Amino acid sequence: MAKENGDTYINMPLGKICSMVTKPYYGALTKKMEHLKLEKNFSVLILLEENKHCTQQYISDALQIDKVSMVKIIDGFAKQGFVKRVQNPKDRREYFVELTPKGQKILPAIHKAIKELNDIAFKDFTQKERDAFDKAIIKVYHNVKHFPSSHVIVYKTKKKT
Amino acid sequence: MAKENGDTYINMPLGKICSMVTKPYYGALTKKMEHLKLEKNFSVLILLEENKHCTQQYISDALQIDKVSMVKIIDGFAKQGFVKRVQNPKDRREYFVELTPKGQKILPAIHKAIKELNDIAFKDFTQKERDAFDKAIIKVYHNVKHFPSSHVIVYKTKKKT
DNA sequence: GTTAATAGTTAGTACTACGAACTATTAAAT
DNA sequence: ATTTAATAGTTCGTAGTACTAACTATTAAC
Repeated sequence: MAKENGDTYINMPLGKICSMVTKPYYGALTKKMEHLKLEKNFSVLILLEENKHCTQQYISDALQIDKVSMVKIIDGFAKQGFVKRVQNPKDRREYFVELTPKGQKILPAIHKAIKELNDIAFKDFTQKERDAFDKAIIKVYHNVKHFPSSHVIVYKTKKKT
Repeated sequence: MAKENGDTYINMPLGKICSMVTKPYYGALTKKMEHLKLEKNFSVLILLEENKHCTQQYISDALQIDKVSMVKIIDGFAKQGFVKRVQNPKDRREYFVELTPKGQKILPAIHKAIKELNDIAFKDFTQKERDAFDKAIIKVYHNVKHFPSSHVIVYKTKKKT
């Protein structure tokens, strides 16, 4: 139990924690990136930067966005010229989503915006506190990542009737 | 810098932290509450439990949900019989949103579901670690809460043309 | 007493989540 | 080897939410 600004609290539920921090952060990040004229899902671009040969399925799994939505997200980035789809010759069902030169060019600006906000968000943290925080988050993540979700992406094949 | 499951990372950005934890948690929470046949915004009910005489505007501000969306959210709960609107006689523009007996009755089940998930999410935390985590979150919250957001709820009055 | 601001509302647009079903392709079963 | 099942990506349709603009009723400000 601790006190903060007159509010007494007994260990906050995770949902409250998430909503407290997520909304202002994403709002600010979106605003900060307005001038880049990016779709909201810039995390896709970051994933593409980190991993070569991402299929849409892989991106969907990694970012926990269902693959139906992912089609339109990739369409949007492709339309803007940030990514292109390249069919995998070894498995022609798959399309690798790759950054175009224009896509690669915009990434530093994305990282800059993220860094600036993070520097503010954690401005009064010592490195030790920051590391402890990350460690705690990782622990929580491992505890929750296998939760049975109502948003599990299940693909079922059905025959024509 | 720390290591986890072979992944090396240097202090995660807040956005990654949020999305890592938020999605599985909310997915599980929604599933856990399926049988209650609740709308997704059960946080509204919790807020109503904690605060008497909540106006819709107050709820919108507190939960960072715009007031236009709030109309439908309250409509939904009212339709289900969990809340009712009561006009403030001292300012007839305002409507207090109040829990009905049915609404009050369902809250223990909501708290139970939240507690069960939180117990799992923080299962390997000592009380000291848990308190430190909350403290860190509060600090981050204070750092980000006044971010200029692209989602600021601005109400503009305009004259008829 | 007119003007401005506020609480709540409706209409309309845009984005996302999701289920179902479809095509093309590859893997598995027998 | 041929049938069957599974997978990657897609389209369609539905639902929820975010947001802008504009509106009514009411109250506050000048």
